[in-house]
Amino acid sequence: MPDNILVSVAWPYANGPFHVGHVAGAYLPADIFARYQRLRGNRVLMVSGSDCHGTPITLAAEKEGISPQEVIQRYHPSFLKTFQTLGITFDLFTQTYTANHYRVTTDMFLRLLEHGYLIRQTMVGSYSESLGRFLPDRFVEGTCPNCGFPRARGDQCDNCGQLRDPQDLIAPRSTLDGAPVTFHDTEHYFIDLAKLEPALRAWLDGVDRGYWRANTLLFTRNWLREGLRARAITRDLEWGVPVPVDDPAFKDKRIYVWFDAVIGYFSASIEWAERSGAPDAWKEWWVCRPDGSAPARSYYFIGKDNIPFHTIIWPAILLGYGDLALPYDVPANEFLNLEGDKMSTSRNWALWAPEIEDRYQPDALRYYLAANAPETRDSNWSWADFVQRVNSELVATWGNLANRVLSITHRNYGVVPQPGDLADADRQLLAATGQTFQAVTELLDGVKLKAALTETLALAQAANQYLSEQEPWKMVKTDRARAATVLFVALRVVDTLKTLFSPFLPFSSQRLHELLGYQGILAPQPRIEDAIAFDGTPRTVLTGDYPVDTGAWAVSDLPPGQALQSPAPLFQKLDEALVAEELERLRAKVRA
RNA sequence: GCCGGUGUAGCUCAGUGGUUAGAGCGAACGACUCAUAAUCGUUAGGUCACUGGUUCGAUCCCAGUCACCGGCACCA
Repeated sequence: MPDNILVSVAWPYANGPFHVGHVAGAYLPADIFARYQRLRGNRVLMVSGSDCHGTPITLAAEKEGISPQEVIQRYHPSFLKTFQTLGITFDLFTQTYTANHYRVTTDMFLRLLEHGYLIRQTMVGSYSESLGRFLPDRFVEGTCPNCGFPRARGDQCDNCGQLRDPQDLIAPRSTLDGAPVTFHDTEHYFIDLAKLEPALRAWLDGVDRGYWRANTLLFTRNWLREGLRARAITRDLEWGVPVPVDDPAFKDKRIYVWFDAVIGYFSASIEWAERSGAPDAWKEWWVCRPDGSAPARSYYFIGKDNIPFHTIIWPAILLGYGDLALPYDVPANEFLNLEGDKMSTSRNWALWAPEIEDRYQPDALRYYLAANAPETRDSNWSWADFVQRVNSELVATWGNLANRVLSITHRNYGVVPQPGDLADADRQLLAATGQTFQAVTELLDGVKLKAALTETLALAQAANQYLSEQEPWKMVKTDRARAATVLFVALRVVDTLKTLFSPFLPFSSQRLHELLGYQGILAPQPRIEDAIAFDGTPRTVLTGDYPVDTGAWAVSDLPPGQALQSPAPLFQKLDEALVAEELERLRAKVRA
């Protein structure tokens, strides 16, 4: 009986391209997990989309003198390109600027209102006289009343560290244009988190969450320990989902971005179902059974900056709505640094995906990002390390193993050779293969992707060892039957390794699948399709058919006699000179 | 300032209250030559940030110090 698995991935702001940290922290881990689950025969729904609302989008639009829609149209396609190039297999990567999302968000809002979880409160907003609109506190600065620091931010003084409200600042002004800021009362809807807190605690404490990552759990508990307060979910903005109440006071307000963005997981699932011609199919991942149990396990792949939104606020929204499945796991990742320093968009210290995705093999990028993923703590992208690991691990240990075994076998036999009786060494390697397969399966189930990759590579090393000891290239001349047995064993291990590597390295695994004489798809790839945006204009989405082959995740049973294709290397070795070139490229961007 | 995290071999990272703390890469030496000069073996290399405490025993638990990082709620 296959399980239903929901793979939810953080919604990126459509105000700039991806950098490698986004890929390593969310999209690649999610794809590896989704590919593995599909191979196991489970029914996977993997969704995300571009976050089209929020201040960053509005600001980017104003800065360039274009509309928010044009900002989205600039970056959304770049996300799709990156996913297609790197082979990220979304069932649907859509956007929040769609009629469906507006409808679902409206429905969520009204249902929470009806259930009594939304309340109206008046707050003081920072208002820019020059722009004629309200500003987020972080766009307000002024002189600190405590230490006299002239550039204290609205929420905290960077000089003396004191926390405060923007109203306390002397001569408050907008960081956008330096114009004066005044303060006005403004009424908003708040989600009553205090009212939802008991249900939230019951959910969190109801089962042993020991399988959650320690950091996620700790973070969530600390947030909860402080107690929850109502949180505003509307804003004085003109860009976003309208507040669905019949009240002129809310005509110029919108639902705030963090509320509608998390709803995207749900709305995208509904959009996927409609697109695939089975409009109710989303229910199999979302609607709880009559006994209250979840119909699917849902995993949320996000960065650590997003933890409270996925372990507290989104669950609270779901609880307030009722009858929908809460997160099963939130495998949050830490951050990826670049050459030892934190990536920074403003300093242009970042490795942008569009700048490298076409210059390296996708599996080389996937390998390094997976092997070096920030699973338990911040990790680091270094070009020297990238070249070294790709060359020694991916090319030399794994690629060369596959190539050497295929080369000897193809030249001497042409097909998978018929084995004779197995020797101890043969049985030992095959036993180790079974053990590794089991271990990797358990690690992937627990979303321990790095450890799974390490285990897999260790099996490739064991296979290289076996070949060194058995020396089949000598035996083909002296004992052809024994050489056939050794190569048969080696091929089965390579075939198993192909399966174990395929969630991580889909392109080369598919190729190897064919070299080994199989037909069909082991590692499917996504495609781009047309769709319609909220305003009726054309847009694109990423989707795909990822047919489930229930026998695919298994130790090899490669049959003797299967014809092998003429082998060729799977991976390109990298020239060490490119380390200096890439470093120079990075430095040039910072100077510019 | 408050809360929290991290600090382990040259590099990137695992890990544990208990005999000699691990892996990969890098380094040195050797073997092999089927394979993209790839592979295999051997060796070298660490007061597990620092100080103190608990304990028969601490890299691991506790306290403090230093360094770096994150959160602190209209920032997602």
